[in-house]
Amino acid sequence: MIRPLQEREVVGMREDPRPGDTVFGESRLGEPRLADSRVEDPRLDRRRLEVLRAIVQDYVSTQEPVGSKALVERHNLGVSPATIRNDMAALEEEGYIHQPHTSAGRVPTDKGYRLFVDRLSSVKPLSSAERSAIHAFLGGAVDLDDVISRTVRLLAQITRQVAVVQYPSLSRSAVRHVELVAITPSRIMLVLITDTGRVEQRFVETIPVSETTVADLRARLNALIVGHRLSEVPSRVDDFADQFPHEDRPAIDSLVAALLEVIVEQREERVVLGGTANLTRFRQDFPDTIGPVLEALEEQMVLLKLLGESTGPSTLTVRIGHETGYEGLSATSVVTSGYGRDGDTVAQLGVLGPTRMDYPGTMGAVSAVARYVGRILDQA
Amino acid sequence: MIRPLQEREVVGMREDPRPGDTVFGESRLGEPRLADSRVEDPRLDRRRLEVLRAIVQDYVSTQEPVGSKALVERHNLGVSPATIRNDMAALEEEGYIHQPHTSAGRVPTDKGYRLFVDRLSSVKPLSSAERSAIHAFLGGAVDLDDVISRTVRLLAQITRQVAVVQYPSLSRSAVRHVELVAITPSRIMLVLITDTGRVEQRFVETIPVSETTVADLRARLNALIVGHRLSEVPSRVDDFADQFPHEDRPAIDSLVAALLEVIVEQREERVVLGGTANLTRFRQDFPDTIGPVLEALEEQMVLLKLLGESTGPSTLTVRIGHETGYEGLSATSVVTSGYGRDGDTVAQLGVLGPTRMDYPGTMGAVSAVARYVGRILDQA
DNA sequence: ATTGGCACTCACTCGCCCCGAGTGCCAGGA
DNA sequence: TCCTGGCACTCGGGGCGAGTGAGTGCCAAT
Repeated sequence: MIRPLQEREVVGMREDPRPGDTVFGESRLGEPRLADSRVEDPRLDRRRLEVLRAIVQDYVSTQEPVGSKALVERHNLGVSPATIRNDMAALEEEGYIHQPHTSAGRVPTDKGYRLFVDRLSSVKPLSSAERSAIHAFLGGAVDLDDVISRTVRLLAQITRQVAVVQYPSLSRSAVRHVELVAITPSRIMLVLITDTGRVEQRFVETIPVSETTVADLRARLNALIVGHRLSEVPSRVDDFADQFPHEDRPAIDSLVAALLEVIVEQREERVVLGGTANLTRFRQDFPDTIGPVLEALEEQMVLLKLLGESTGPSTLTVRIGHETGYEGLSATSVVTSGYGRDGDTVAQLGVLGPTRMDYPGTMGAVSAVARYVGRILDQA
Repeated sequence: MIRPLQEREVVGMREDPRPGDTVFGESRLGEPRLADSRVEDPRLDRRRLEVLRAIVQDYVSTQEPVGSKALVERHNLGVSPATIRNDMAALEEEGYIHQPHTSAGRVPTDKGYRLFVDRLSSVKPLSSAERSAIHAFLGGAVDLDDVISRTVRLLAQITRQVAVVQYPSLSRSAVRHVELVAITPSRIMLVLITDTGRVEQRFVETIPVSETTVADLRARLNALIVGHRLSEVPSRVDDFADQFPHEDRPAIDSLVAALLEVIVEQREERVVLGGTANLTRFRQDFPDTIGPVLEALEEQMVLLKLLGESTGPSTLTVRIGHETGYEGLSATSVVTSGYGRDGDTVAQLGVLGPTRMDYPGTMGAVSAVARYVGRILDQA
């Protein structure tokens, strides 16, 4: 997913432009000039990419459109501003950068950021001080709720952006224990404990059942499903009631129904937010977008979509601007990573910020935090 | 707390200005002119208050400083603008209103809002449509978490402001049931269920104990504390271990310790937020304050302080601007109410918005929601 | 006590000009 | 073929000044 810039890759890419590849793609159709030039001098492409990288870096740090003169001053590119201007014109024609208005500097487009992330940057590792701070802070957590709430605060603080952490998904966890407690003869409390530390509980009203029946049920139910994935539970308990005498059936049916309900509960996909105050640091840049962004953040569904499909643990995903798929988030990017125990992804966490963010740093932080959270879960 | 404007009250207040009373107070010290004039014609005060009320109402709806001419046009005060100007000058001298700059209209001060809330307005009851919507929405909740999350969304939607709801306090709840479950001989799960519907759980590592001991413990523990306030639990379990044979003491001690820990757990004071996106509706007015406000909202401690000490259920509390006690919230007001079951306050809920808010409407909404939530808890 | 009249204040808007950063193009040189 | 210096052009933004109008405070009259 993340490849540092390497000469070999650039060359290879040039020689083998696969259709559909967004990187330096599309030139097949419309820009013969550039296509030709690339064949003739590899250095030209190199420099052009270097210019794009410089533009992204400068824009991210200054937050102002960057011009050709400033660029040669800040980076030793070894050519004159005029040359850079030519490169910029080409980059603009290909859609990687954009001019807010004539006589202004250039700003990267979503496509430009995409290229930057894919090819022109690498994940920046955290300093050892930061790593040990993460370790110390997360290590103090006492239970799952605490791990999650600490994580979200930590991410928000490190990246100074909005942090989003998803609770370990029930469906991807396994059953550690099921407990049945008869509060009264006709009121049973069902407690489900997963190997990711989640504890879900629910009351069940039934016809009265005896203590011994409850004990029997508890033993058989545990024997049946402990150690199995929650996703397998429905099929395993399918004919569970058949083992019991007829008069207990209604009670068992409602118990099983409650169990299944807990498992598919929509609340299973809980998401925790933190650092929304960081949004205001950007209001100078896009003052009109903070409203839509806050609205999107209040929608659990949107957040879940942003966190996206689970990928492998510690696989970083970056969604830039329109790639998020939401109108209101066209000026924001989302960096996410799966996290989990035993190399198994149980949920996602990530960070949301302006498209003009420090991608290498943010990616480094998200990836490091995801790794540590996974480690913490392993210990539990 | 909330008194509608009544002639009798105004007259009584005039005749008996208690020291320390903020309403129309302070004039004892510095404004003999006004003090005298009040004695001479009660109608004067009446109109002056009417002017203040009109200013607050107009300012809340237009969000712009209101001038004397506009005031006589929109309200039939029966006098000329010049007269109103005199009243305004007096009100300003007493600190109830304020002029952003010369040749601008007047804006209420915090003190002005305070007087408005205390004497010039009454809680506006919700429409029956709104009431039935609340009923339907809250009635669909399945458990405590759901009640809380629905409540916060509901409040945010009705008032179009930021909603804050506190979980029922553990210390003010009573024990409904304690369950001990031996997951393994040396690992016991402790589950505490309160009459407010909260379920707290915790694992305890002990020396191995037998099933029968656990059952015995469970029975005695329940007998000892069920029905009692959590705040009484510590003293009640103080010498609990004495009843048991010596070899079980270590296990019982760790169990009791875990129980106490659950009760005093700082997490007991959980607060849920909603509707932060509504903050952006005011950014035209105080664009610089939204940052500090978001920061304050992220601080659990600040929120808890804002929700404040418990008062009786359905007793409304209004904190205006600086009264919140936080620098960053000097332009916001907080309207809160206790809620609970059986007329017993178990927690607070409320709304946070700009000082220039619709107090009667907001107070009506908060009070209605608090009442309904209490009713829902009663049913559980 | 209230009112109409009057002079005064001052934020805000608009048009104007100027400045300078930044561009695109072109012709000459390596 | 690519790079470079030069040059004309564009245009956003800041600064300035006049005009406008809402709103005020004061005063003399009722």
